Amino acid sequence: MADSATPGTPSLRAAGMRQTPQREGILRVLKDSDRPLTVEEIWERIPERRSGLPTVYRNLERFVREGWAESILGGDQVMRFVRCDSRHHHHHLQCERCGRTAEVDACGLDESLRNLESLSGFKITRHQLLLFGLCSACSAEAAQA
Amino acid sequence: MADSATPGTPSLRAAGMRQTPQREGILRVLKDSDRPLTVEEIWERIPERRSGLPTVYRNLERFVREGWAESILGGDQVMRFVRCDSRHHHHHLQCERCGRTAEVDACGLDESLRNLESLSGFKITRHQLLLFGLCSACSAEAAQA
DNA sequence: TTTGTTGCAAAGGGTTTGCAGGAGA
DNA sequence: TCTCCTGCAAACCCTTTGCAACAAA
Repeated sequence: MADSATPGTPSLRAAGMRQTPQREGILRVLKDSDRPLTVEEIWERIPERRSGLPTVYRNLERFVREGWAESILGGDQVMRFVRCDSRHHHHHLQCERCGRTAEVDACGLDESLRNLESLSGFKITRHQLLLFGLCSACSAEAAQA
Repeated sequence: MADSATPGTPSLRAAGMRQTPQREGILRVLKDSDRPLTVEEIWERIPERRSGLPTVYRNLERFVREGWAESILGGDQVMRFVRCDSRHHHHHLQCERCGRTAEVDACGLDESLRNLESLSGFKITRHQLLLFGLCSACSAEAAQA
Protein backbone atom coordinates (compact mmCIF):
# COMPACT_ATOMS: atom_id res chain seq x y z
CA MET A 1 0.00 0.00 0.00
CA ALA A 2 1.35 3.37 -0.95
CA ASP A 3 2.27 5.66 1.91
CA SER A 4 0.17 8.57 0.79
CA ALA A 5 -2.93 6.48 0.46
CA THR A 6 -3.01 5.37 4.08
CA PRO A 7 -5.43 7.45 6.10
CA GLY A 8 -4.36 7.88 9.69
CA THR A 9 -0.72 7.26 8.84
CA PRO A 10 0.41 10.40 7.11
CA SER A 11 3.69 9.88 5.33
CA LEU A 12 6.07 12.76 5.81
CA ARG A 13 8.30 11.47 3.06
CA ALA A 14 5.55 11.17 0.53
CA ALA A 15 4.57 14.77 1.23
CA GLY A 16 8.10 15.93 0.62
CA MET A 17 8.82 16.59 4.27
CA ARG A 18 11.75 15.42 6.32
CA GLN A 19 11.06 12.93 9.00
CA THR A 20 11.95 14.54 12.31
CA PRO A 21 11.19 13.48 15.89
CA GLN A 22 9.28 16.72 16.40
CA ARG A 23 6.94 16.03 13.51
CA GLU A 24 6.43 12.47 14.54
CA GLY A 25 5.68 13.65 18.05
CA ILE A 26 3.04 16.11 16.91
CA LEU A 27 1.40 13.54 14.67
CA ARG A 28 1.43 11.03 17.49
CA VAL A 29 -0.21 13.45 19.90
CA LEU A 30 -2.93 14.23 17.38
CA LYS A 31 -3.44 10.57 16.74
CA ASP A 32 -3.71 9.67 20.41
CA SER A 33 -6.30 12.29 21.20
CA ASP A 34 -9.97 11.88 20.51
CA ARG A 35 -10.74 15.53 21.03
CA PRO A 36 -9.41 18.77 19.57
CA LEU A 37 -6.32 20.15 21.28
CA THR A 38 -4.94 23.65 21.51
CA VAL A 39 -1.47 24.31 20.21
CA GLU A 40 -0.19 24.48 23.74
CA GLU A 41 -1.83 21.21 24.72
CA ILE A 42 -0.21 19.51 21.77
CA TRP A 43 3.10 21.06 22.68
CA GLU A 44 2.91 19.81 26.28
CA ARG A 45 2.13 16.28 25.20
CA ILE A 46 4.99 15.78 22.81
CA PRO A 47 6.91 12.90 24.30
CA GLU A 48 10.50 13.15 25.51
CA ARG A 49 12.18 15.85 23.62
CA ARG A 50 9.85 18.80 24.02
CA SER A 51 9.98 20.83 20.89
CA GLY A 52 9.62 24.58 20.66
CA LEU A 53 6.22 26.15 20.38
CA PRO A 54 7.05 27.79 17.04
CA THR A 55 7.86 24.38 15.64
CA VAL A 56 4.43 23.14 16.67
CA TYR A 57 2.80 26.11 14.97
CA ARG A 58 4.83 25.70 11.81
CA ASN A 59 4.10 22.03 11.49
CA LEU A 60 0.43 22.20 12.34
CA GLU A 61 0.07 24.67 9.52
CA ARG A 62 1.64 22.22 7.12
CA PHE A 63 -0.38 19.31 8.39
CA VAL A 64 -3.57 21.25 7.89
CA ARG A 65 -2.47 22.03 4.34
CA GLU A 66 -1.84 18.34 3.76
CA GLY A 67 -5.31 17.50 5.03
CA TRP A 68 -3.95 15.51 7.96
CA ALA A 69 -5.44 17.81 10.54
CA GLU A 70 -8.10 20.45 10.78
CA SER A 71 -8.37 23.60 12.81
CA ILE A 72 -11.59 24.21 14.66
CA LEU A 73 -12.61 27.42 16.32
CA GLY A 74 -14.90 26.59 19.21
CA GLY A 75 -17.39 28.78 20.94
CA ASP A 76 -14.67 29.95 23.32
CA GLN A 77 -12.80 31.52 20.42
CA VAL A 78 -9.85 29.21 20.95
CA MET A 79 -8.28 27.43 18.02
CA ARG A 80 -7.94 23.69 18.37
CA PHE A 81 -6.63 20.96 16.11
CA VAL A 82 -7.90 17.48 15.33
CA ARG A 83 -6.47 14.82 13.11
CA CYS A 84 -8.45 13.90 10.03
CA ASP A 85 -8.74 10.22 9.40
CA SER A 86 -10.21 10.63 5.99
CA ARG A 87 -8.87 13.09 3.50
CA HIS A 88 -12.06 13.55 1.58
CA HIS A 89 -14.78 16.00 2.48
CA HIS A 90 -16.16 15.47 5.95
CA HIS A 91 -17.35 17.27 9.06
CA HIS A 92 -16.62 17.13 12.74
CA LEU A 93 -19.14 16.50 15.43
CA GLN A 94 -18.06 17.65 18.84
CA CYS A 95 -19.45 16.74 22.23
CA GLU A 96 -20.00 19.87 24.27
CA ARG A 97 -19.60 17.96 27.50
CA CYS A 98 -16.51 15.79 27.13
CA GLY A 99 -15.02 17.34 24.01
CA ARG A 100 -14.78 14.09 22.09
CA THR A 101 -15.20 14.39 18.37
CA ALA A 102 -16.44 12.16 15.61
CA GLU A 103 -15.96 12.49 11.92
CA VAL A 104 -19.03 12.28 9.76
CA ASP A 105 -19.37 11.99 6.04
CA ALA A 106 -21.13 14.63 4.05
CA CYS A 107 -24.45 12.85 4.50
CA GLY A 108 -27.61 14.29 2.97
CA LEU A 109 -26.31 17.82 2.99
CA ASP A 110 -25.70 17.98 -0.73
CA GLU A 111 -29.36 17.90 -1.54
CA SER A 112 -30.04 20.78 0.81
CA LEU A 113 -27.29 22.75 -0.85
CA ARG A 114 -28.75 22.27 -4.32
CA ASN A 115 -32.00 23.55 -2.90
CA LEU A 116 -30.26 26.56 -1.42
CA GLU A 117 -28.55 27.36 -4.69
CA SER A 118 -31.82 27.75 -6.51
CA LEU A 119 -33.26 29.85 -3.71
CA SER A 120 -30.33 32.21 -3.31
CA GLY A 121 -28.88 32.39 -6.79
CA PHE A 122 -25.49 31.56 -5.37
CA LYS A 123 -23.33 28.86 -6.84
CA ILE A 124 -22.10 27.11 -3.71
CA THR A 125 -18.56 25.85 -4.09
CA ARG A 126 -17.63 24.83 -0.58
CA HIS A 127 -18.97 24.83 2.92
CA GLN A 128 -17.93 24.28 6.47
CA LEU A 129 -20.25 22.63 8.93
CA LEU A 130 -19.57 22.53 12.63
CA LEU A 131 -21.80 20.28 14.68
CA PHE A 132 -22.11 20.39 18.44
CA GLY A 133 -24.06 18.20 20.80
CA LEU A 134 -23.78 15.36 23.25
CA CYS A 135 -22.08 12.08 22.45
CA SER A 136 -23.93 8.87 23.26
CA ALA A 137 -22.06 8.36 26.53
CA CYS A 138 -22.70 11.87 27.75
CA SER A 139 -26.32 11.94 26.73
CA ALA A 140 -26.84 8.67 28.63
CA GLU A 141 -25.29 10.24 31.71
CA ALA A 142 -27.36 13.34 31.31
CA ALA A 143 -30.51 11.24 31.11
CA GLN A 144 -29.68 9.48 34.40
CA ALA A 145 -29.00 12.68 36.32
CA MET B 1 -44.88 47.32 16.55
CA ALA B 2 -42.57 46.76 19.49
CA ASP B 3 -39.00 47.92 19.11
CA SER B 4 -37.42 44.60 19.88
CA ALA B 5 -39.48 42.85 17.25
CA THR B 6 -38.20 44.92 14.34
CA PRO B 7 -35.49 43.08 12.46
CA GLY B 8 -32.88 45.35 10.97
CA THR B 9 -33.63 48.13 13.43
CA PRO B 10 -32.13 46.97 16.68
CA SER B 11 -33.42 49.00 19.57
CA LEU B 12 -30.75 49.92 22.03
CA ARG B 13 -33.31 51.02 24.57
CA ALA B 14 -35.30 47.82 24.39
CA ALA B 15 -32.12 45.86 25.01
CA GLY B 16 -31.35 47.89 28.09
CA MET B 17 -28.53 49.81 26.48
CA ARG B 18 -28.00 53.53 26.40
CA GLN B 19 -28.31 55.20 23.08
CA THR B 20 -24.93 56.68 22.23
CA PRO B 21 -23.60 58.10 18.96
CA GLN B 22 -20.85 55.49 18.99
CA ARG B 23 -23.35 52.64 19.12
CA GLU B 24 -25.51 54.18 16.48
CA GLY B 25 -22.44 54.61 14.31
CA ILE B 26 -21.41 51.00 14.58
CA LEU B 27 -24.91 49.79 13.83
CA ARG B 28 -25.09 52.11 10.87
CA VAL B 29 -21.82 50.84 9.45
CA LEU B 30 -22.96 47.25 9.80
CA LYS B 31 -26.24 48.11 8.20
CA ASP B 32 -24.66 49.86 5.24
CA SER B 33 -22.29 47.05 4.39
CA ASP B 34 -23.31 44.01 2.44
CA ARG B 35 -20.20 42.10 3.32
CA PRO B 36 -18.49 41.14 6.58
CA LEU B 37 -16.14 43.76 7.99
CA THR B 38 -13.20 43.48 10.33
CA VAL B 39 -13.24 45.40 13.59
CA GLU B 40 -10.84 47.90 12.15
CA GLU B 41 -12.87 48.39 8.99
CA ILE B 42 -15.93 49.10 11.08
CA TRP B 43 -13.95 51.51 13.21
CA GLU B 44 -12.67 53.46 10.20
CA ARG B 45 -16.15 53.84 8.77
CA ILE B 46 -17.84 55.27 11.81
CA PRO B 47 -19.04 58.68 10.65
CA GLU B 48 -17.90 61.94 12.18
CA ARG B 49 -16.88 61.32 15.69
CA ARG B 50 -14.48 58.44 15.43
CA SER B 51 -14.82 56.29 18.48
CA GLY B 52 -12.05 54.35 20.13
CA LEU B 53 -11.22 50.85 19.00
CA PRO B 54 -11.98 49.36 22.42
CA THR B 55 -15.46 50.80 22.19
CA VAL B 56 -15.99 49.05 18.89
CA TYR B 57 -14.84 45.77 20.38
CA ARG B 58 -17.01 46.17 23.45
CA ASN B 59 -20.12 46.98 21.48
CA LEU B 60 -19.68 44.36 18.80
CA GLU B 61 -19.52 41.81 21.56
CA ARG B 62 -22.84 43.03 22.91
CA PHE B 63 -24.44 43.19 19.50
CA VAL B 64 -23.45 39.62 18.82
CA ARG B 65 -24.97 38.60 22.15
CA GLU B 66 -28.16 40.39 21.17
CA GLY B 67 -28.25 38.55 17.88
CA TRP B 68 -27.90 41.75 15.87
CA ALA B 69 -24.59 40.74 14.38
CA GLU B 70 -22.56 37.63 13.85
CA SER B 71 -18.87 36.98 13.83
CA ILE B 72 -17.49 34.96 10.96
CA LEU B 73 -14.03 33.50 10.76
CA GLY B 74 -12.99 33.29 7.13
CA GLY B 75 -10.37 31.13 5.54
CA ASP B 76 -7.81 33.86 6.21
CA GLN B 77 -8.30 33.43 9.93
CA VAL B 78 -9.52 36.98 10.30
CA MET B 79 -12.64 37.72 12.31
CA ARG B 80 -15.30 39.71 10.54
CA PHE B 81 -18.75 40.91 11.53
CA VAL B 82 -22.03 41.03 9.65
CA ARG B 83 -25.39 42.30 10.71
CA CYS B 84 -28.15 39.75 11.10
CA ASP B 85 -31.47 40.77 9.67
CA SER B 86 -33.33 37.93 11.22
CA ARG B 87 -32.85 36.90 14.80
CA HIS B 88 -33.90 33.32 14.39
CA HIS B 89 -31.58 30.52 13.31
CA HIS B 90 -30.00 31.17 9.95
CA HIS B 91 -26.79 30.85 7.99
CA HIS B 92 -24.59 33.10 5.94
CA LEU B 93 -23.67 32.57 2.35
CA GLN B 94 -20.59 34.42 1.25
CA CYS B 95 -19.39 35.18 -2.24
CA GLU B 96 -15.73 34.32 -2.58
CA ARG B 97 -15.27 36.87 -5.29
CA CYS B 98 -16.93 40.08 -4.13
CA GLY B 99 -17.43 39.26 -0.47
CA ARG B 100 -21.14 39.96 -0.46
CA THR B 101 -23.20 37.86 1.89
CA ALA B 102 -26.73 36.63 1.95
CA GLU B 103 -28.70 35.23 4.81
CA VAL B 104 -30.44 31.94 4.30
CA ASP B 105 -32.94 30.16 6.45
CA ALA B 106 -32.22 26.78 7.90
CA CYS B 107 -33.58 25.05 4.80
CA GLY B 108 -33.59 21.27 4.56
CA LEU B 109 -30.68 20.86 6.91
CA ASP B 110 -32.76 19.65 9.83
CA GLU B 111 -33.60 16.42 8.13
CA SER B 112 -29.95 15.72 7.43
CA LEU B 113 -29.16 16.34 11.07
CA ARG B 114 -31.74 13.85 12.27
CA ASN B 115 -30.14 11.37 9.94
CA LEU B 116 -26.72 12.15 11.32
CA GLU B 117 -27.89 11.72 14.89
CA SER B 118 -28.98 8.18 14.31
CA LEU B 119 -25.76 7.38 12.49
CA SER B 120 -23.40 8.88 15.04
CA GLY B 121 -25.22 8.41 18.31
CA PHE B 122 -24.74 12.08 19.04
CA LYS B 123 -27.58 14.30 20.13
CA ILE B 124 -26.99 17.37 18.02
CA THR B 125 -27.90 20.55 19.86
CA ARG B 126 -26.52 23.27 17.63
CA HIS B 127 -24.55 23.75 14.47
CA GLN B 128 -22.79 26.38 12.47
CA LEU B 129 -22.83 26.28 8.71
CA LEU B 130 -20.65 28.49 6.59
CA LEU B 131 -21.37 28.54 2.89
CA PHE B 132 -19.04 29.89 0.26
CA GLY B 133 -19.51 30.28 -3.44
CA LEU B 134 -20.27 32.79 -6.15
CA CYS B 135 -23.21 35.17 -6.02
CA SER B 136 -25.43 35.40 -9.08
CA ALA B 137 -23.69 38.54 -10.36
CA CYS B 138 -20.23 37.10 -10.03
CA SER B 139 -21.10 33.75 -11.48
CA ALA B 140 -22.60 35.53 -14.48
CA GLU B 141 -19.37 37.48 -14.93
CA ALA B 142 -17.34 34.34 -14.56
CA ALA B 143 -19.40 32.64 -17.23
CA GLN B 144 -18.75 35.48 -19.71
CA ALA B 145 -15.00 35.53 -19.18
C1' DT C 1 -27.88 62.71 40.29
C1' DT C 2 -27.03 58.20 39.13
C1' DT C 3 -24.82 54.89 36.59
C1' DG C 4 -23.72 52.98 32.21
C1' DT C 5 -20.14 54.32 28.48
C1' DT C 6 -16.28 56.06 26.47
C1' DG C 7 -11.29 57.11 25.61
C1' DC C 8 -6.78 56.64 26.53
C1' DA C 9 -2.95 54.12 27.47
C1' DA C 10 -1.06 50.18 28.98
C1' DA C 11 -1.09 45.30 29.61
C1' DG C 12 -1.95 40.80 27.80
C1' DG C 13 -1.24 36.83 25.25
C1' DG C 14 -1.40 34.01 21.35
C1' DT C 15 1.17 33.74 16.94
C1' DT C 16 4.84 34.84 13.76
C1' DT C 17 9.53 35.95 12.30
C1' DG C 18 14.75 36.24 11.97
C1' DC C 19 18.60 33.93 12.29
C1' DA C 20 22.21 30.83 13.57
C1' DG C 21 23.03 26.11 14.79
C1' DG C 22 21.67 21.31 13.98
C1' DA C 23 20.26 17.20 11.66
C1' DG C 24 17.85 14.59 7.88
C1' DA C 25 18.90 12.55 3.34
C1' DT D 1 27.44 18.12 1.59
C1' DC D 2 23.30 20.41 0.92
C1' DT D 3 19.09 21.93 2.46
C1' DC D 4 15.52 21.74 5.37
C1' DC D 5 14.16 22.10 10.09
C1' DT D 6 14.48 23.54 14.79
C1' DG D 7 15.10 26.52 18.88
C1' DC D 8 15.52 30.71 20.93
C1' DA D 9 14.25 35.22 21.61
C1' DA D 10 12.26 39.05 20.05
C1' DA D 11 8.82 41.21 17.45
C1' DC D 12 3.98 41.58 16.19
C1' DC D 13 -0.48 42.60 16.48
C1' DC D 14 -5.03 41.97 17.75
C1' DT D 15 -7.74 42.20 21.83
C1' DT D 16 -8.70 43.19 26.59
C1' DT D 17 -8.45 45.80 30.91
C1' DG D 18 -8.11 49.71 34.40
C1' DC D 19 -9.47 53.94 35.44
C1' DA D 20 -10.92 58.65 35.33
C1' DA D 21 -13.88 61.74 32.73
C1' DC D 22 -18.25 62.02 30.40
C1' DA D 23 -22.95 61.88 29.16
C1' DA D 24 -27.48 59.46 28.76
C1' DA D 25 -31.65 59.11 31.40
